[in-house]
Amino acid sequence: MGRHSCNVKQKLRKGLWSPEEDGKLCSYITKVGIGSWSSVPKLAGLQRCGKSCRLRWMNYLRPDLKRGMFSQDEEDRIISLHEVLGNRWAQIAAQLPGRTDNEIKNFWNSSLKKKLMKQGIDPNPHKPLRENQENCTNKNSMLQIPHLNGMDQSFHITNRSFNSEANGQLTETSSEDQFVSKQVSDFLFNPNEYSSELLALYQKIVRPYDHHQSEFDENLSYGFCSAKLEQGQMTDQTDFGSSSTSRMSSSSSNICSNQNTARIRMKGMSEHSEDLSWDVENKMESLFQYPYIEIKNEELNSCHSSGDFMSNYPLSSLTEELSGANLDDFQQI
DNA sequence: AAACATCGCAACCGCTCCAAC
DNA sequence: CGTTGGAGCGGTTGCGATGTT
Repeated sequence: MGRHSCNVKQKLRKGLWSPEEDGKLCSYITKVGIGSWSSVPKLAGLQRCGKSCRLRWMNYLRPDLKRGMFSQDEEDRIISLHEVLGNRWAQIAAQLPGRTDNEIKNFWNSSLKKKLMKQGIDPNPHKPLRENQENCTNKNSMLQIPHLNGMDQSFHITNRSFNSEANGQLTETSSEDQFVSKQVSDFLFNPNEYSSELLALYQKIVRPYDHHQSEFDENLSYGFCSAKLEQGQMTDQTDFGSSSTSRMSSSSSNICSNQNTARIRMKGMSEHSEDLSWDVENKMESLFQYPYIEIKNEELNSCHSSGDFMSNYPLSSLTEELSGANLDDFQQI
């Protein structure tokens, strides 16, 4: 919908703008003002698409643009805004008069990111690198627990899958009937509305792990995952891990940077093992506006586990599965 | 001095959102 | 209510400038 590329139309110029073109665009906007960008090229006598004109004006020709190096103050503001907003460059630019989103994005990618890395700070979660690496590599075994909002919930622990029914009972399902035609990601986008459900799920599944933490391999962590599934096939999957220390521990730095892939690293996999990857929904980033996982985990630390899950599925068997898990276990999911 | 590598920035591409129809 | 098209956004690419070997 609404997808149209400038290059679809013929005889349109691309590439760098000439001074003549700049002059035409400038004088047109100055005279007429900003209206419909799609009609600008024709009215201004330019062989460009409206989109290109808009970009040129916004990023280069606008009279209120600030030029030159970023000041220390601007740099600090970008860093702190990025910590809160992530890669929402337009929103960041709105806080920095005279700077464009493109300019800030370029500055971030070419300079600030490296600067932070040099200071030992991971530019995406804005956390010390060492701490982040611990989350990413040491606590590297993840359970994946797709959450289904509806009568049934099902989740997956390595190569086993379970149903959590409305009455709270957990039953193991065969691998054949797992993940059938459900959309499960909506709760991610409305976390406040689903907090009680999520809490319940954690109490059933995650809390038992916390409770017996001392019996676990310290490197063991659990992950939490939601997936959108359609027609019996996973079409989209998103994960965000949580560790025993209640920090987000997604092994993926990508997820923090809002890129379209997330990666998991399994316990026992070497540093150089091939990573699994899958697409994540862009909308996931909205979730990270909330310190949701962290808060909920802290709450959970003071909760009592139900024990039902534990009696049905002894930890020993689960840890066995986890420690023996291999890449194939995840590829089945 | 030439070849190659790296960097930084401008521009493009593909997508989502949303209003108009 | 579905479709269309414009606006805007973020990720990516291409290319000139600069640095290195």
